Amino acid sequence: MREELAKRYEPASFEERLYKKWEVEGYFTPVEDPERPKFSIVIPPPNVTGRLHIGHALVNTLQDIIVRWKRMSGFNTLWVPGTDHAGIATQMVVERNLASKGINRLEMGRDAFVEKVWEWKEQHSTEIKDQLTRLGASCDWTRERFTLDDRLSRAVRYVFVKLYEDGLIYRGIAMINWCPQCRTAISDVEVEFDEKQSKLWHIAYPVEGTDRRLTVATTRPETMLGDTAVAVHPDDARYKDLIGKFAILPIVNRRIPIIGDAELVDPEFGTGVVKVTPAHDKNDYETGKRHNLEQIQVIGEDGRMTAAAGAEFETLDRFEARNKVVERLRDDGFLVKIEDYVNNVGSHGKCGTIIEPMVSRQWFVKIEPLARPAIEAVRSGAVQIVPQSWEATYFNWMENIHDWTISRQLWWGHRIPAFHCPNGHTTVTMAEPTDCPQCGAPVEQETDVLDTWFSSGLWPFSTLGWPDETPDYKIFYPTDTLITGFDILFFWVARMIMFGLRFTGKAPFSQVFLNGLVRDEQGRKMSKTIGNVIDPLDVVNEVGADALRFTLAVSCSGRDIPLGKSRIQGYSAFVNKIWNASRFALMHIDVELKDAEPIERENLRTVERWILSRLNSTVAEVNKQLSVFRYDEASTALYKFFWHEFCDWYIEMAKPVLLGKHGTDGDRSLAKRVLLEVLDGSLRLLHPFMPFVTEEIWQKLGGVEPSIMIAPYPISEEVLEDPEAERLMTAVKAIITTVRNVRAERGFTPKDRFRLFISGVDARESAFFTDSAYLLIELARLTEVIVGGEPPAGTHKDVVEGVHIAVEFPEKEISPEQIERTRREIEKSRAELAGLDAKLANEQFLRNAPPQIVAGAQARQAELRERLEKLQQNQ
RNA sequence: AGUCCCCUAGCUCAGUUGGUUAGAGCGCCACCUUGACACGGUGGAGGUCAGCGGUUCGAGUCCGCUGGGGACUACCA
Repeated sequence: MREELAKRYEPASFEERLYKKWEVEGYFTPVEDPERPKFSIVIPPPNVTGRLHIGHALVNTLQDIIVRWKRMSGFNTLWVPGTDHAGIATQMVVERNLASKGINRLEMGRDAFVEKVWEWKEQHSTEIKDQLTRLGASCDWTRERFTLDDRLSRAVRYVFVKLYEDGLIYRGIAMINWCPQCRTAISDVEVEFDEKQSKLWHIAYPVEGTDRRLTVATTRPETMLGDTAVAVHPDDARYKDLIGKFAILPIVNRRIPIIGDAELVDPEFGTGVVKVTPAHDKNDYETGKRHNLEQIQVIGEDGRMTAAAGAEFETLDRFEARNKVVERLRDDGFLVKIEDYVNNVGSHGKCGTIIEPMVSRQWFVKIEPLARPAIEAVRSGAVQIVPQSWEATYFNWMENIHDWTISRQLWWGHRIPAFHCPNGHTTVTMAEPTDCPQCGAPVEQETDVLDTWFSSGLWPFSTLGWPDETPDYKIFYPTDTLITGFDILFFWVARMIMFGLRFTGKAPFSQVFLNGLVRDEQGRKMSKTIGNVIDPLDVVNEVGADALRFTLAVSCSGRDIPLGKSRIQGYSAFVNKIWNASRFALMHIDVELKDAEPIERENLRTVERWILSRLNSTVAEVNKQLSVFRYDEASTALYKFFWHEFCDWYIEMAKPVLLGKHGTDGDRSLAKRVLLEVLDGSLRLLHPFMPFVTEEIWQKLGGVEPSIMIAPYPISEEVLEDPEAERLMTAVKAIITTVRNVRAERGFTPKDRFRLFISGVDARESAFFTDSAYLLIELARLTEVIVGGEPPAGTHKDVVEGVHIAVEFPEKEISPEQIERTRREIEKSRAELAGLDAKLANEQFLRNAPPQIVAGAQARQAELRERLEKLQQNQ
């Protein structure tokens, strides 16, 4: 007897132990074997801001499934882990953390603050590693990276210098999105627009030298303090004559020109008059440039009104100023009316503060020359996006892309490698300059840092050592697959494609799988306020990593993923089932895998050929579905096979032989051999989904390899396909189900046993059913099976999978429900048969439908006729 | 406003080039403590595939329209 499995499945008792062993043995690290094809993938680096949430559990489970599958399939596999410094986000949490201790960042100074952030980073990247470990992620920790590592920072600097030299990075003054809370510029993609219930204030601007007033409508009255023009449409008959005249700005009494501008003004909208604030609105800024208007900045970087707004408003918060301006306008008689209005307000995605459009000097990437090849790469198929529907979104964004604001007024991040001298010269080089090469004056480095996505955009190659031609870079770049959430398609995926093509000449990966958002069972987003957040670690502690992983996989069809406690519970029952079925198998298996003789197929009985054929189909299905990222299909196929074919049928059918109730000793040892074969194959197939439980069980099988994670992944073999066995076993299963069904319907209990008659079979089938009678007797709980001949009168007759059966029930009154059920059954069959008759009478159908469809219909028609006849006899 | 996605059993979802009787999990009902498992077994109830129209011998599947829900992008003062 071999070592048995613990009676109860307790994941906590082995998961951490196994992971440690894998790591110590170096299974996560690629091997040095030039013969093997490589497979490489980089982790979407989690932010070092805090703990991982369920979305991280999903994306890393999906990666690990592919990685383990590829590794077992013979690829030299590398999964690079790491974390992202996440500029704004991390600076924000650390700042908040310090503030709670009464410490202010500005008082600390830049160097001291950055040091604090590094401390935070050390602590959190360790925690993140621990969490990924608990999930079973098989990443190569010897290659762990961080976006602010020296090596990665060198890649960042290299790219910056190169783009600057190529004229694709420039510094300039433009209207950008400003976050008054974080006090930094942010890029377009970082602004989130939300519909907000707002007001439309109508304000009268008197026209100089007349008693006419122009009424403008605005959602932001406070900006009127910075108005430098009023615009109308040049062809608008109502106002045409006023173009060139001046209006008097209420409150401030500034004389501002009335201009005609066809681009800015839609005469149909509102009053057809627009106030122009070039310093605080994107369109007004453009208008200002066209008409050479003054920019008056009335809102400062802190979101408070500047001196230019006037003494009455200076230092007021912009929203307080709004109320006060409206009040003044009302008092002074300029407020015409207030309307309710719904408009989209942009806010900073990270902190939620409403964005202030502001004119500012920043660094930009000229993006169009980078975007063009990136569009082409997806269009040509060099980069394949899965699900494909995201391609449209990608193209739409890339084709309308604006220059990328890359400078951030922060302390945490890659400091921009530009050096300024007092004479206004700027130096950008790889080498660290001390004096200005143009005038010799001492230089100082730019204080701004780069957008976090600038460095994560280099991740697939900077983590492999680029710009150096390192062995890792040469072997593993470009990577194969990228798996990430669709929410960072623009932030990250698009930028990696652009940078990768520009700097390595290759797309950084050939396939992108975009996973959906994890939602709760009702399809709602997980949020702390609703209280439906699931912490992945809680789940792992409760039911084990395998149940969580399998649940995530089986729910992942490419769209959003509904996840709830009951779902997780359902699949943890599956893990438990695997455990128990394996326990049963191990009680009987008496050969070690490494000593097992190859199976001699000619000696196998139909039931064994059947389960091997089913396993083989499952192997084919799982491999096929994984190759197209259908995690749900792959895991469902495994679930159905293991539970509903292997456990429900095969194990039950093997029992009589295994327990010595039927067959010879030879039969028994063959059955044991097949049991071992199917368990081994199932565990290997399941391993990428459930690494821990499969390893724990597999260790008891005595395999050649020291670990299942480096054992070969099953591949389907044509020789194992056995349609004949499948057909016969389908009939056996259907007969058993039918007998169980009528027994229950007739009100008998499972203890009541009957005789079964089988007829309407050919000689081969007759032999098979005679041979397999014990299966029917055991599983359908019969006394005897009589094959051939006519069944006696009074038996319950049916036709199942073409086999005529009759069950001999003792005299018992048939209940009215049973009579009704039979009637409905007959009714259903009649309706179906009528449909088929009509179809087969239709010449068009016979002519146009493929032959196998017609043949199928005819077969079904014949079967239904026979069946109807039998069912009617039962009445 | 534009683009895309979704509407199938009480709930959450599969259903891949149109083709026999539309599936699963959970939930529900009845029975069963059978020597791996009650996180189990057996059986069952439950669907006019959002609606309308079209193409076709044949539509859950393809096309159009309507209704409902969602995502993304852009933005109108």
